[in-house]
Amino acid sequence: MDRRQKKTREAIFNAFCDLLSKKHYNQITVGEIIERADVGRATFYAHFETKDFLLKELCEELFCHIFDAMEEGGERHKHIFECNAPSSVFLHLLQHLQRNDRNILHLLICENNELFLKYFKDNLKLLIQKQLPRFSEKKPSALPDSFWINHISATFVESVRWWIENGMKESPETISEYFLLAIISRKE
Amino acid sequence: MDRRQKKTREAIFNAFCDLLSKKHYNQITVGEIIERADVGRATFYAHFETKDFLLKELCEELFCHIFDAMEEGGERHKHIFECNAPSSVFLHLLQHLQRNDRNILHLLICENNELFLKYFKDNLKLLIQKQLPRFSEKKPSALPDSFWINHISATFVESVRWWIENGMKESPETISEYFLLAIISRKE
DNA sequence: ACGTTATCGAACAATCTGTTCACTAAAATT
DNA sequence: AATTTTAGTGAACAGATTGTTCGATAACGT
Repeated sequence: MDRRQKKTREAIFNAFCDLLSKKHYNQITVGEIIERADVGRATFYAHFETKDFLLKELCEELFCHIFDAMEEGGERHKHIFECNAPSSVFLHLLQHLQRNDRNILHLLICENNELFLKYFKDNLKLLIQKQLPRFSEKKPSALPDSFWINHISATFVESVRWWIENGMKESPETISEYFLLAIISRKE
Repeated sequence: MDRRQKKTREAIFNAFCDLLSKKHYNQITVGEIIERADVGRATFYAHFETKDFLLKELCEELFCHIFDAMEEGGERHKHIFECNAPSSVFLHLLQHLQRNDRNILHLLICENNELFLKYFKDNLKLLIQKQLPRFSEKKPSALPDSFWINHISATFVESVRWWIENGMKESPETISEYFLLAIISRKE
């Protein structure tokens, strides 16, 4: 890819992220983005059909990056439901988030986190689906697969949302434990 | 409230709902709303500061209506975790939804259901918080209260979302059972 | 050095927003 | 029934936003 393209694409992404951390998506204009990115109007539209597409591509870059890195690691990860395994997939994800690659935290902490958490959840569902057998063991038999998958990924995303909204004071290990407790273990 | 005010307010809500069932919130203009509601431009802005406020007030009307009706019934409802009780609060909620008061299903089925489910979840959290002692019994002791409340309400909303997205073929009783299975019981 | 390609910048029509105002119709008050 | 108060109308308005166009310029890859 042309070096210029990469640069403007980055500039636009950065400007967009900055703005997203300050105001709501609906209130951000293309004019603001290009001004902050210091990029011509025509250039913006040469890269992104609309603001919605910009958001979509940003999310794809953010999450595909994490999830791809995850799959490379692939079978190195211990079984997801071995709660004491220090490197389950979910813990790994939480560590990724905390490490704050690409300033992803700005986006997860700001008012607009719903948008990102939605993309997050969708990617997570794909990941879980690929490893379905691993997850089926603990599934109450009356539940349909798709319900169970949705439940697991939604619970994880909600754990992350809770973590963020409470200031991310807990360690990834703690959140991972909370998540597993919510999904699996239960008082009698 | 003035009869005229009520009428235009209704007309605007109805027009807005119609549009929401057809196109995404972001793509709906005030012009379209007032045309369909057959209401003057100035009138719209006399009622709602912006389109965002219109959405907010619509959601409040929809969910406050359901949840208020719920609280009147109050102590008639059996304990939430008596899975076999035919009229737990959650089952009651599901029945409300299926009954389709005010055409709420249009809004829950369409592309924009995230918006409504968000309001739904927020109201649900308030409801659960009020009855916190009931819910604490089954909570794994390591989990913070706020995490547990968030988990329960999010799981319920996700159950509803799953129900809707799969065509609402199941009965409210079945969904209620799925929800309780996800929250409580577990294979060993 | 070459042809190709991205960006610029300015201008553009089209649309949308939110406000204003003088006028009319409906409600409430007396 | 007459009067005052309130809500709605319709049109017009400035200002902002969108998405497109085009010739000129500079950077790119080879």
